[in-house]
Amino acid sequence: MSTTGDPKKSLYEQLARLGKAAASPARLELLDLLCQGPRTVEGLANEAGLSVANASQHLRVLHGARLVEGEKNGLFVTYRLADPAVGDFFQTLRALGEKRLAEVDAILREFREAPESLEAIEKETLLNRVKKGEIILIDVRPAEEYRAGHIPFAMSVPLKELRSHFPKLRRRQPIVAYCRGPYCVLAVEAVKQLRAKGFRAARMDDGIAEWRARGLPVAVSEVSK
Amino acid sequence: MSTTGDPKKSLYEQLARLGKAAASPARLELLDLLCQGPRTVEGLANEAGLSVANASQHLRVLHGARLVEGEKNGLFVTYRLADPAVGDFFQTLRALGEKRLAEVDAILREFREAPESLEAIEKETLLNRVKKGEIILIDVRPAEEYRAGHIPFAMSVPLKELRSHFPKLRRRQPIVAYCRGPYCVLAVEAVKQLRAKGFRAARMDDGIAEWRARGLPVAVSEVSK
DNA sequence: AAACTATTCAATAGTATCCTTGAATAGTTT
DNA sequence: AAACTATTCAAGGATACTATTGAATAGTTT
Repeated sequence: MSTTGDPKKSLYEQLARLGKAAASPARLELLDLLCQGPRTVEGLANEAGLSVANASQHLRVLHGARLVEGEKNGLFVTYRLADPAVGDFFQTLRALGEKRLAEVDAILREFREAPESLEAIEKETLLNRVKKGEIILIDVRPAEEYRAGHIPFAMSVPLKELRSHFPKLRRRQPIVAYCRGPYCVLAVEAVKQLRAKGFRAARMDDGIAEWRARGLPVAVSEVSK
Repeated sequence: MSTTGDPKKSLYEQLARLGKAAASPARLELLDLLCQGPRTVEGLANEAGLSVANASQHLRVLHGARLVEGEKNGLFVTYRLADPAVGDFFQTLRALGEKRLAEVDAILREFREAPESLEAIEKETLLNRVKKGEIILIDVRPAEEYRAGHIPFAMSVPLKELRSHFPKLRRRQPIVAYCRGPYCVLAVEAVKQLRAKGFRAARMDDGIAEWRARGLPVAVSEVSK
């Protein structure tokens, strides 16, 4: 048995279980997606570009490391992070990557210096201005993710439905879009489309995970099923 | 080339480099040791119970993930953490393990409920009482680690030299011992020995890394070489 | 320069991980 | 109950990782 050996050794063995869970790009992508909110296996597989069987297998590994939990609802199994601390861990991993791996920095620049140059928004004042109605804050992720958690006062405008909202928007009113976080292209694309139509749009590169990590409030709209 | 592919994919690939580095018990132990301060390859190999070649190989992997850096001084190569953020990452990993893995919790209990039951010391008041001289705070790690960073007002009493300090100590004066952190046995052993001799000894389970993580001051005694 | 030392390199065998494929399970709908 | 669906399980070959061994490198001492 492993617990009968040197306790010090077996401790590192246990911690290595977490490291191993984080040792695969596919699993990290799944974790990132799950940081946005619960999802079914098929949903995760599609978004991460994995076969369903493969995604299921990776999820089982993550479950083995106690990082995610699955709950069977009828025909579907919905996975979610087992603990908010898992999100913190992922954030720390990402922060470390940004700080230490030049490659990550290069990839991020590729994102951020995308087509239109994207202004950074001051998060401190953002929420107040949104409250006052000076700024419209839109959440361009799929509605499902919006429901699982979003920034207060943000309205849900999934990227796919963005065009249908154009008539409602005033051209002079500043719009700020956000999505899953710094690596997500949804808000980049939304800003591009809005600007193309003459709107004053900017992107906030933080997602829900970053927002929560700052200790800022997160709203949830639970729908009775 | 990996950078020519989907940037999103390659991002997770890069982050997985960090996960892979943390996927081996041996490397985690090396990281833990390096959180205490710089060390040579041989020193690390001895303390972790690895062959020198094996330790060197693992260090090369850690270096490949930009987590540690080595500097050649004459015949020796001294490794250190590449960035304090690496320490944060390790702390987060450990915290996650404590929170999510029942096995880690069990191992920790095995440590803490060791021979003598060890009182928890209130860290808030500890430093003040040490300043006033009410408590003697001893650092029972090797002198080398003490020099690399220690709690202010602590005196260096490596476990091996503990016996030689007995005559200097008063039997009534409370002694608090600390070492590398919650998983390290040095302070446990020190307290055992002190109590066996009739001293009033307790263990603080925080080490330098935890201390620093709380934002508390750390002293360094740099010796000209 | 020769002997010695700390570290790294290179090759190897054993083991674990990864993704794919096809079948099995559990639950739903018809 | 039969057909269907989402998920998991099981087996396989390809690949990667780990620890060991012995040799090579770089620097020191004699």
